[in-house]
Amino acid sequence: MSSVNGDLIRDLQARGLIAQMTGDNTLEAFLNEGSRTLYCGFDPTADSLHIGSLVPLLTLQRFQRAGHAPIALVGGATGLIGDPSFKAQERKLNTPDIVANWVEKIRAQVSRFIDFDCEGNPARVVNNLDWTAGLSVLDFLRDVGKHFSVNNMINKESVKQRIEREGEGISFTEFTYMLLQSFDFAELYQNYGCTLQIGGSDQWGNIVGGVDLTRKLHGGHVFGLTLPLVTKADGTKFGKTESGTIWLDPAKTSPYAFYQFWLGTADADVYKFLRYFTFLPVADIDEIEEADRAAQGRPQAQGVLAREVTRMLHGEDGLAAAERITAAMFSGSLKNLTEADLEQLALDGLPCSTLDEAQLADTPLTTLLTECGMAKAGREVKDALGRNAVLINEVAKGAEDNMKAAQCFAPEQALFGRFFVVKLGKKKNHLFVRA
RNA sequence: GCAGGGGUUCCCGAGUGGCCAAAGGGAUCAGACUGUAAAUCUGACGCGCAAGCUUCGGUGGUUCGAAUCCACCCCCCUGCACCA
Repeated sequence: MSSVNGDLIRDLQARGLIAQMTGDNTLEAFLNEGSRTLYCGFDPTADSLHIGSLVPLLTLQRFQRAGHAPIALVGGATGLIGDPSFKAQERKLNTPDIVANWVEKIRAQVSRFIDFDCEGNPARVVNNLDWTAGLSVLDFLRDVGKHFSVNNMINKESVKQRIEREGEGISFTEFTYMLLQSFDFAELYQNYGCTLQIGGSDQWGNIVGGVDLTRKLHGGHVFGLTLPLVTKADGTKFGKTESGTIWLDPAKTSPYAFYQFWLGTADADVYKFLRYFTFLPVADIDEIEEADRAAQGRPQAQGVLAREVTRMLHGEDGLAAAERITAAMFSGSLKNLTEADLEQLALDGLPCSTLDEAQLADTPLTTLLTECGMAKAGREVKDALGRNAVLINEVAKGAEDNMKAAQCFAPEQALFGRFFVVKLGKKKNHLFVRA
């Protein structure tokens, strides 16, 4: 089994995807010797993963493409405890049935990124609850806990702020998280010959714990590799927008919203993100960057990024839907849309509502546009109205129209007798359909 | 349990009897400029179209008037003690 691609580590390095490695650079040689088994854990802290998990998921895939066998671990056990790493506050515990429900959703999500039928190095999904649920406290304390030094643990950077910071503390429960995760690695080593754990750079402490424990428990020499935390040049948090977190679940973040998120990437970040989030060869990305630099005006990189990532997560159909809406909303005029086009937009994921004509007379636009989710408060709509930033079928509405919803949405103004495309500001679009 | 320090609008953080819907910063929204970018500038930023309504851990009280004073309670943090 030596059909591995020896350029993997170098490619990861070129993409800036390696934050830290254990083993003084012996990992590369270790990987080149043959197909290895590696794992990455995903804790169920919500009913879906978000784009923060995309880098590790894609990295698992990169390893598989290079001939190694990935294991995606879903943290049915660790999710019950809560990882304190670099968290400012203790987390509230979720009930076991909620976590169990999330586990199943996340299991399905991670499964889409790895190939279970891959000849020679098939992927697997495991749940750490399977080997911890039946473990007795005494056994755990004796067999695992004994190998950990509290002196060592409290010096970990990942829990330092919780221990030192005034006004916060850390419970024994969260403090123990590292032992559980370390035990996972030792178990996977024992049962699947897993010799590498990858994770975000915030996982370094936990990963090293697992490397040590595996050696102490089984005498195994295993490795750890961490991926960089995704940051933005302007310092704001990656993965959040006005409407909240960008989820991987299309029911929570539509392919259109997902596509738009990537399209809005700042120039200062976009080439880095191309390296992180796509499988495009680094050389190709460099070419795009050079071409953009040479050209005046709008770069092509954001478009490439949005297409690549959306296609990867939501498939050709999801991408096509996202592009259809984008084309309709951001270029050309609405006049070019056919009735079938408008019907398709709603199916494609353009936010859509039904108009209740009976209530239009005494419903202010502020209420109408807030309730449909375009704005968080009437104030935003009012502000937009005051600046002529609300367009209904391309007609600007002003503050004086606020109480004239019935006129704004008059049947004779509708496209094909029933559609209204409302724009609030430059980027928010919503389709209203007469009942 | 004792002592000390805290709980303010999304976050940080001012405010210690009226001028407070509550400084300042961040985040966020809209406008201008642009490239659905960044930077910059402008406006908004508890809720409400409005009249107005509801906030400063909770409940009562003092007062013409309280985020600010008093009482009790809840929660968090830091020490100490108890359990040994």
